[in-house]
Amino acid sequence: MNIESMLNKIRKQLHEASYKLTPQREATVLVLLENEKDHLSAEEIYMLVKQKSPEIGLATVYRTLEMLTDLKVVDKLSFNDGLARYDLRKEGAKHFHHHLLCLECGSIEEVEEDLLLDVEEIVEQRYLFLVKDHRLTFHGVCNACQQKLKNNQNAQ
Amino acid sequence: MNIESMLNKIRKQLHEASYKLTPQREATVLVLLENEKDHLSAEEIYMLVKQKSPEIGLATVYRTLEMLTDLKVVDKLSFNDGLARYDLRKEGAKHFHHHLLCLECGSIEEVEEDLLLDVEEIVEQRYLFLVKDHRLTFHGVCNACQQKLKNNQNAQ
DNA sequence: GATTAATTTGTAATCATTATAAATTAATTA
DNA sequence: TAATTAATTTATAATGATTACAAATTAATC
Repeated sequence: MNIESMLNKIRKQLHEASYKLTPQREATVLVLLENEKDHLSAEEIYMLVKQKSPEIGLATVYRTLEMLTDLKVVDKLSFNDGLARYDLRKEGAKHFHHHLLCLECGSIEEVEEDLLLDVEEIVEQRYLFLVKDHRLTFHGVCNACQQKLKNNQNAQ
Repeated sequence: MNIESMLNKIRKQLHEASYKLTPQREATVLVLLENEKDHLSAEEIYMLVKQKSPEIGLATVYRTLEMLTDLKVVDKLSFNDGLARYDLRKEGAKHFHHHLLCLECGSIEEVEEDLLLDVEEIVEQRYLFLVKDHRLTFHGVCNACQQKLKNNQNAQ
């Protein structure tokens, strides 16, 4: 799906939720759609939008991200580093993607496939909890860092 | 396992990591062990410790929690509400427990059993990522809120 | 095009957390 | 047991992310 049609779809969502379609909001959404990187902070997104629309304010970016979170266009993530990050929810995805957080280098890799369908069923049945969504992050060592660590061991 | 023996075990861990065993640290650990509630914030823990040891400072509680996180005595959690929460890691548990976060009432229930052993294996094999730990939170509607919602519907 | 309520801007305020400097103290050693 | 020393604590200031505010602007509607 191309960017223009995704933008149109989000425009429609805004309209249906009776949000106004302002240039600032469009610019922010466009940055999110065009940027291939995920889990950017509000500040980082602000910087990117500012390149195209220098007059935009940081508070507007925060408000827009909050609105997009409500609309489930983006997912707001909190790791343990004290600032929120935002991921564009993938086309048609019911859930967030999962994350692989490397404890060595801090990199964050994404897992697109939903690995939790069975687990959700267990939770619903065993805990009588109606699951709407989930967040799953694995903490560990990414492949690159595993190699590095191995090389360091050999070098000693 | 009783509180005294758990406290002793933690004392030993502190000693082995060459942390000093101060009354403030003991008091904080004791509050965590005695309190049946989990996912308390630093501020809440501070209030509880202050009842027993009124002279303790907030910064000390923060530092102690950081130390206990490093020692994996507690797990630091970040939901999307802008303040960290701390869970005592259960005796012998390799992993965190999972959380069920109710979108209606905000309650947080715990799931002790590890539901992700298979999933971890998939991640290790398919993504060549060495899994050390994980964090899993389900977002949805708890049983109590499901009942309430149902009653409200009937009432209308 | 006029109206109106929503939105934006820049900035101040807030809140959680961390840093600092001086005073205290746990652990070690004589 | 007392002296030593580096770690720790305290109160408070500083920081950084996020939110609130008031005045100015503007998108959507009629």
